[in-house]
Amino acid sequence: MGRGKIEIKRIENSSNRQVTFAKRRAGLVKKAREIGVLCDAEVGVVIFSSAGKLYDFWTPKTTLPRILEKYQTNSGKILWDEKHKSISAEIDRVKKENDNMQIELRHMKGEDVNSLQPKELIAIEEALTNGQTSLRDKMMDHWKMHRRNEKMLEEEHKLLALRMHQQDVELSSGMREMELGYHQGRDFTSQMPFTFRLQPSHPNLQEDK
Amino acid sequence: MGRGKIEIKRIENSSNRQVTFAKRRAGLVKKAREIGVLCDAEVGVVIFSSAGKLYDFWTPKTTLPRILEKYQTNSGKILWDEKHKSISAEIDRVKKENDNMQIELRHMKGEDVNSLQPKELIAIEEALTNGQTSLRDKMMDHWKMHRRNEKMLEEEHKLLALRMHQQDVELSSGMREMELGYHQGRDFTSQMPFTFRLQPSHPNLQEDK
DNA sequence: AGCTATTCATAACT
DNA sequence: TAGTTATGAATAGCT
Repeated sequence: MGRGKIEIKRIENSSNRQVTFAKRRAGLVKKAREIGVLCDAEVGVVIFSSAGKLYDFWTPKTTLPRILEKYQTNSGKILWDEKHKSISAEIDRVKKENDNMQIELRHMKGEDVNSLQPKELIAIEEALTNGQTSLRDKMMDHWKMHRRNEKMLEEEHKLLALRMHQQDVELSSGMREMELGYHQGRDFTSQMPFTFRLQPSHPNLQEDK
Repeated sequence: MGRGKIEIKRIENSSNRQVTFAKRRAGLVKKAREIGVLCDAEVGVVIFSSAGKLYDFWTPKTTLPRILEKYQTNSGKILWDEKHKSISAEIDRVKKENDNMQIELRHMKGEDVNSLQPKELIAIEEALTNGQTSLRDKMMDHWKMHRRNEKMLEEEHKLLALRMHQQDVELSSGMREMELGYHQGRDFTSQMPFTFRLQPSHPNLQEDK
């Protein structure tokens, strides 16, 4: 049906092929639509061009999932069931793992232990003891570090207090010199660094606010 | 394209409709095959008759799952993904649960505790202690029951021994009467219940074999 | 992208 | 239900 008969084999001329694809694709979809209307059928057409582009047609009211559903029940074909199977298997595996851990966890918390045999009880008890040992070690580490930090802070504080005292002494002697008339009229204290005025600056050393 | 032009609307005459369906279906599939060959395309046609019967065509080498795969990646359409979304969500949820339990379990076994804060350490330690308490209670139950069973067995054994002794005494006196000529020639011991022959019958009381 | 000569698909008929 | 054919539709090659 054209200016000449053609053999049904791959069109080698690429642009010819592309034109023919577009024309015949339109024709195919039109035919699909027509048989759907005329014969009250559900029709789906899926076409991938050689370039991989997708074109499809579905009779109205026909969603692809619906077609697939029908397809699956009508044909014995496997379809995506395979995938479904593997994912189901995985969920089962994970759930089982989950259950086992839950049981172990409950046992370690001393729950549901009525059904356990003495041997099992002993094993769990041992695990608990081991865990406790590790934890207590770790807690001891924390404690030691805390003590060390505390000590260091204390030392630092002492050192600071000492320094302040020394500064105090030096300043006092300086002041005394001032009072003896070395300078006249200027308020020296306002030029002092704030820290040296011997006000408690550490938050913990302030009573309130 | 026939003896007369037709309107594209449902053919009311049922047998006409069926004939047209068969003819056009064949035509559609032929066209699909042709475009597949001519244009090097992948084509799929799915047709359900109004009676629900399935007819389909796929270009060679094209399996439905493969088409679906392509369909899914090419079109943004949801497809069976909807169904899988829920199951995927579940698997994620379960896996997460799994991870959490695994962490908790490891912590209770004293593993991976370096990153824990003292507060957390204390909580876990407490859980371990609680578990231990429950377990030791349970072990104590077992122990008590075991002791009780042992005691009962012992009592039973004593009672049995006593009875045997009594039987022994009675039999001895009976035998003595026999020896005095009361009966003649029959081996009385072979008629005795086996237990009364004062052989150790309890497995634990036998030295070997 | 449009045109048209030609082939093809098929509606009505047998 | 299957085959025939007149006719409209689809489209190959051309512009």
